[in-house]
Amino acid sequence: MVTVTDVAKKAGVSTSTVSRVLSDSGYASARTRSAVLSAAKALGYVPNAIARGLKTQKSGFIAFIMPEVIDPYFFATVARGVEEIANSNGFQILLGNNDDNQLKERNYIELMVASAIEGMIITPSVDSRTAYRILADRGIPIVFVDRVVGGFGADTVRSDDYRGAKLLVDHLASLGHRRVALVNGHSRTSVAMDRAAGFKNAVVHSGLDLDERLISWGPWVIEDAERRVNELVESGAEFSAIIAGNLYMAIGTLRALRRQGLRVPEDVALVSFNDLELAAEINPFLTVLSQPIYSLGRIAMGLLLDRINGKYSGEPRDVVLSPSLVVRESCGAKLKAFDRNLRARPDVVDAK
Amino acid sequence: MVTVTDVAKKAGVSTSTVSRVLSDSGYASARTRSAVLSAAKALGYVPNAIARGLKTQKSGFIAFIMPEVIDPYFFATVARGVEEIANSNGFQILLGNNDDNQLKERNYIELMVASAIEGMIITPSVDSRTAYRILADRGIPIVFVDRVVGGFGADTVRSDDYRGAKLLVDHLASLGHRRVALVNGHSRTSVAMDRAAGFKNAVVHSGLDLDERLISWGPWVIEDAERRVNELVESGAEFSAIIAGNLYMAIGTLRALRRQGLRVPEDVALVSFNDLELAAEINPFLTVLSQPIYSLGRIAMGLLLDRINGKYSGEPRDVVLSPSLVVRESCGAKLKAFDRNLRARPDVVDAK
DNA sequence: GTGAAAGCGCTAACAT
DNA sequence: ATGTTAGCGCTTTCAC
Repeated sequence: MVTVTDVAKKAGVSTSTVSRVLSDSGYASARTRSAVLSAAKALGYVPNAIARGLKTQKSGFIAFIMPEVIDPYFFATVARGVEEIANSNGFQILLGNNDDNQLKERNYIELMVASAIEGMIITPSVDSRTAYRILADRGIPIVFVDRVVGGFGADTVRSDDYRGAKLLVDHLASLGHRRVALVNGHSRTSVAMDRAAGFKNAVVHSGLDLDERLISWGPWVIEDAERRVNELVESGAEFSAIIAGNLYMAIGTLRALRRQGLRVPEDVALVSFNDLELAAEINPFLTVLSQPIYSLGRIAMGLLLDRINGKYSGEPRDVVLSPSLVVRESCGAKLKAFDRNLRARPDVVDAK
Repeated sequence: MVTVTDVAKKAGVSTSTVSRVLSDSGYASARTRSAVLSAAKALGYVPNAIARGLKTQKSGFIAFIMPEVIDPYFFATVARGVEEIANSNGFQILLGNNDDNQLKERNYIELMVASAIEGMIITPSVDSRTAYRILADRGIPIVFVDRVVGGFGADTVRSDDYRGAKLLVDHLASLGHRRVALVNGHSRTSVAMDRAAGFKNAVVHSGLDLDERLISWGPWVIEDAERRVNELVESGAEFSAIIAGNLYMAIGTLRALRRQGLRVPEDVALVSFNDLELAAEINPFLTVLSQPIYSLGRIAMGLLLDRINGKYSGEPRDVVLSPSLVVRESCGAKLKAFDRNLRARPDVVDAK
């Protein structure tokens, strides 16, 4: 391994001069400067960031921990946003995956602390407040992405799920639906809670029927959504539209409805959270709530940077990004009125 | 920051004793052991991995660099595989993204070297052999994922693209198609080259028409595929089936065909590389070549570990995973014979 | 403008 | 079984 000492010898100067030249701090005559530079180049010298960090107490590392099990696409996109901003600010990303598992998350946090991270961006698992204390005690800033952790003051970036749920309900209401089911995520995530709240509020405000049996909770995956929708249909509950928690759950819903012999959107309208290029090609083309996923990552890293370099040190910030409705076909908005047959209320037909 | 010195003081021993106890090396009496342990706990001591690494010359870091721009899902899944194995072997992952850009890749590699990585897993960008030399010169092992780098001896994990292309062509041939188009990826990636080779071989072997004009090359993205298929149709070239390089290009193809008023699979059959749960829901349900993506990551990290801990130091290994054909609807295999109307050769209809 | 020396937090000979 | 000492590669006073 080539070290400053090697470069110093070759350039005929001291190690401190080499350091000064290479890190652009302090004075150095043009002559020594070029001597050092060419010596470094000739030797293929790469400064050891680890050793530098030990001295400067700045590792240049930030941690990014995701619960990727749910939706690789979503978190890969967030990661890219984080990466872009981190990279252009000289930070490196230590990647972790908590598998939505408290123990794994805790282990990772300790590992990251040991690696002297300067900050952490995390989509928190179910509840690990105690683990976050490890960071807080050391003054290492945290930014939560996508999910809020109650009672723990830290910056947060997320989409406006409350408003998103409202948008979806209102859209369905405007199409004449009166009984809407919500295939929701895990009841212990803030995302699912917010959506349920927005959903109920909109249902009441629009004068639709509020029926708790139409709301189901569970893992954000295809299979569970499929099972729940099958049960819903078989229970005989009446509904004419379904809101799915993400694209995967929309697919589960689609599979269940197919199995039950129900067509979308003719028999049941379907809308979903989370957009993705592929949603535009799914059969039927999905009406979705589009969220600025990439921005989620970029903004999170931005907030973290502010904290790391002391540009901001005030109260926790809660950045809430607005989703937007993308109307395609699965909601039935583009069906001609006479083609539609709303199952629960076949008489309430509105061509919008 | 709590250091070994603090722990040593509190426990009334020397720093080396603390080090011995905490890293489980060397002797220590039961009494001192517990004294050290409780002191460490009381102080909330977390060993500084950076400092340890400086001394031991083992950072515990490996780099994972992806060209995520192409297919977030694919690389997120590979990353999970890598993460799983890395984590259970005490390695941390430094994440990078080369954006398929040589310059960015080179910068990242230097950054990673500076961080004293012990190995690197990378899906190489177009061609950065010189950058890989930086690692090779330092004896840092590299594993290439998904793409081969010619003339650079390093372990590689990939799917059998040659055979995959053959599988797809043979399937289409068995359905009676004689003129098959290939919407291929970048001509400078080994993946695309292998597929073209497998494609041509299969075309010739099955006695189909070999026509270079039916093969197009370009970025692995929706828009470019769409543009190319539009051009292909407008050029008047005859073909009855298309093979797309990945799901995104399949979508681009679908869009172009729709625009040209061509139905899939009635007018043109479509099959694609890369499976994904969503492919089963795309309109029409896509026939695809499924690849073991998660294994790609796990195996890559396994190969890298062997190199890092010296378990293997022989010739470069080339692990080639077998893909499998998943027949759904877009290929037309499930259409009744009389429903089909092969565009180029409407007379050649074969119900399989 | 440049060099000598100390030290970041840790571990590993080498003593004892 | 435990402590002393040196040093990993780098930066940073502090002299000169």
